[in-house]
Amino acid sequence: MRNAEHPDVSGIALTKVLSALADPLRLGVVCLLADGEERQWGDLDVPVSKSTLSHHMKTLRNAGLTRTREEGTRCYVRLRTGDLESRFPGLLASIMQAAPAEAAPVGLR
Amino acid sequence: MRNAEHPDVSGIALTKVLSALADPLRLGVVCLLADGEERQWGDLDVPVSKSTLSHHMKTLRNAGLTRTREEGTRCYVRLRTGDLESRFPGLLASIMQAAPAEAAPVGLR
DNA sequence: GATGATGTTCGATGATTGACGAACATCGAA
DNA sequence: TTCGATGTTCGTCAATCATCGAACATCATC
Repeated sequence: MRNAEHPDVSGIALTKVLSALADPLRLGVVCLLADGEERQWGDLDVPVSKSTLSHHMKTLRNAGLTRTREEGTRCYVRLRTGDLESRFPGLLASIMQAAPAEAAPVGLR
Repeated sequence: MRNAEHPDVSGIALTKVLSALADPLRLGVVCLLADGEERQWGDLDVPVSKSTLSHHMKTLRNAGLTRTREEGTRCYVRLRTGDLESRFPGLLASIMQAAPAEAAPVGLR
C-alpha cells in the first residue's frame, strides 16, 4: 500500500471503471461498499485468497472506484461515491441497481 | 453470422455489457450507433482488420448490445437502445455521456 | 459460370488477467 | 523482544483476449 495511487476525479477513466466492474468479485465488493460505510480488508468475507483480494483492491483503487486508508497494519476502504457521481453522473447508481444479481457473494465476517 | 446469437432482454448480463464496453474500439462503435441509425459493417471506418472487427461485432452482439441483420452478403447492425434501457435503466445514457473522450476513433466511410 | 465484395472462421501469437502459495514487510500486543 | 495479524509482492500457471493474415463461404453482378 506504500504505492497507493488514487487518480483524481478528472483522472478517472471510463474504460477502467467499466473493466473494474466487469469482474463479479470486484462488483461484489463495490456492492458491499455501496452503503457508504468504510470497511476493513479483513472484514470482507470473500471467496479468494488474501493475495488475490489485494490485487482486486488495487484494481479498484487504480480505477478510481475506491479510496484506501492505512491505519497501522490495517487497511480501510470506502467507495468514492461522490467523486464518481460528479465524474460520471448516474453511472454507479444504474450499475448498482442490477449488480446484486451478478456479483460474487461478498459478505461481512 | 449463421450462428448469430441475440440474448433476449432478460438474458442480457451486466458483467458482459460492462466488459464489452470496456474496450475502446467497441465503445467507439457503440458511440457511433448511439444515434439509433442502422449501419453496415463496411460503412464503419475502424482502425483494425475486418477479421478483428468481426470478432468485436460478435462480442457486442453476444453481450446483447447490438442486433445484427443480414441482407445478402451485407450485415447491418443497430444498437438495442430500448432493450438496454428497459434492462438497465439509465446505464447506457450515463456511459454515452463520457464515452467519446475515451472511445477509439470510429467513423463512417 | 467467373469475378469481386462482404463477412466468418481458423490457427498463431503476444499481452493481459485471475488465481494461488510462499516469502516478505510492518505494526501491535504479549 | 518475540510473536501473530495484516497486507504486499513475487513467481508461476492457466485462461482469456485482441490482433492479424489466410482460407473459406456466400451472394451479387458481369
